Amino acid sequence: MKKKPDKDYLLRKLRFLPLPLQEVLIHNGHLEQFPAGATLLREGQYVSAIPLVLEGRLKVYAEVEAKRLLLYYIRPEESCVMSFSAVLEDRPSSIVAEVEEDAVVLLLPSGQIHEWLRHYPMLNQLFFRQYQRRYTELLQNIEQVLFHRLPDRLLAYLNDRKRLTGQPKLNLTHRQIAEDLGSAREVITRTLKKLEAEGSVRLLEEGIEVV
Amino acid sequence: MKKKPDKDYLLRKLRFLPLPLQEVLIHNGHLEQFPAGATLLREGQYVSAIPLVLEGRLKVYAEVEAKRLLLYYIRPEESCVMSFSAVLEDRPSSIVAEVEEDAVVLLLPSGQIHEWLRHYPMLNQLFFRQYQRRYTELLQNIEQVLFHRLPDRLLAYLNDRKRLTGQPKLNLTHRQIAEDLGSAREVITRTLKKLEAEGSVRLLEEGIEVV
DNA sequence: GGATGCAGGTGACCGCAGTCACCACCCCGA
DNA sequence: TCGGGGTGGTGACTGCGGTCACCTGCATCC
Repeated sequence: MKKKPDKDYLLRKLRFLPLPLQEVLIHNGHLEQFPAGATLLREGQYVSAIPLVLEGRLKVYAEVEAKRLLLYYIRPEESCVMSFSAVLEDRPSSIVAEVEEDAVVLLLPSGQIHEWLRHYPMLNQLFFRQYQRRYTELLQNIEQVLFHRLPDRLLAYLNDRKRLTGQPKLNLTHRQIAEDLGSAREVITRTLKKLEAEGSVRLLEEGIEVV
Repeated sequence: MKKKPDKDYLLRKLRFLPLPLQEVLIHNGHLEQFPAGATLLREGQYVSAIPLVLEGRLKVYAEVEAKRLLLYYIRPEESCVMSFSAVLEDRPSSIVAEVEEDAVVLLLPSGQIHEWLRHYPMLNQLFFRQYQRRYTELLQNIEQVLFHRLPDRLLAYLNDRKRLTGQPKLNLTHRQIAEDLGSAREVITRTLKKLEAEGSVRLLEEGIEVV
């Protein structure tokens, strides 16, 4: 991970966009790095720039009365629809965005977004796609919460993590899992044990393994 | 409500859009009426046209294993983002759209949408706004489900209905409410009684009154 | 008339999961 | 070396709400 906002680097990372749009974003965007654990956006904050993730991974939460619920992850070539809509509607953010894996982010100044949207259909498409994806993710989430019991939800979550990190053994504390699922630590411990007894997971010292 | 696709009628109803876009939509759209109770879109169905509601009200559900959850309402000048994304992604619908109040709908053929999106920024904005609204609605919904007890959710639902219909006395069966909230009829009966005892609602013969 | 169906109403039961209290363990720093 | 912080683990309790069974009342239709 290089520090300098190298143009070649940016061109490489933005390959998925048409050339003229690449140029505009590189010219006007602001490249920044964030270490794991950093908070990009807090609840109630006004959004001055829309993040486009180039490397690493962000985690987006809804926060209600000190309780959290994991909404989605932002991976490279993706952006944050909540920031986007906060800009379009000129309203403060209602969510929290945290860095989960050291991230390189291109910050797009919110003032110019409207103009770009008019000129570059691809940018429209990008955000439509993002919205669509987030919406269906959220939908699946709510279906899980409403119609499925915790063991199912937990298993689905673990499978997601496995896909996301690419590692078979998940290094997560029970507390972390509980926070992501909006549950409690003891409950996760108990449910994990139950899943292990059923043979769906293995609880090793190196981490949790989904069978 | 007139039957003929009268151009004056359409122009009046589409006033909220810029003139050239109005013309295009009127030329290519297909005006249709649906009676209350009709189903516009079923789960798993492919979407051939995106509905733009001119009158009445649609109700959109997610359906999972015979259980339902109310997602949102579509009112005049609004559209259905789930149809929209089904078109963009060329995937079948995962939701159900029903007519709740006799509706007049302008059906926009999905094939031409892409082209229109390129030419009319206003159409982009329309759908972005829709996405944004639906997303935050869904978010509030999931927060309700996760972090609030049924009495709160029920009360929020009743207040929504009151705002939506404009009538102080709600004509809903307990079964309907239960379906919308993904709960059971007896539970709704019980909870309504509880709310009445607390003085938050009044259960009259003419309907439910939120205090 | 009886049959059927839908509305609301109610008591009993019970399972899931959230909460509390309290373990033991381990690592680290003072 | 002793504490303090973080882990995971467990038993007991509790309440919410989903389910079942069964009731009444009312409208409709043979």
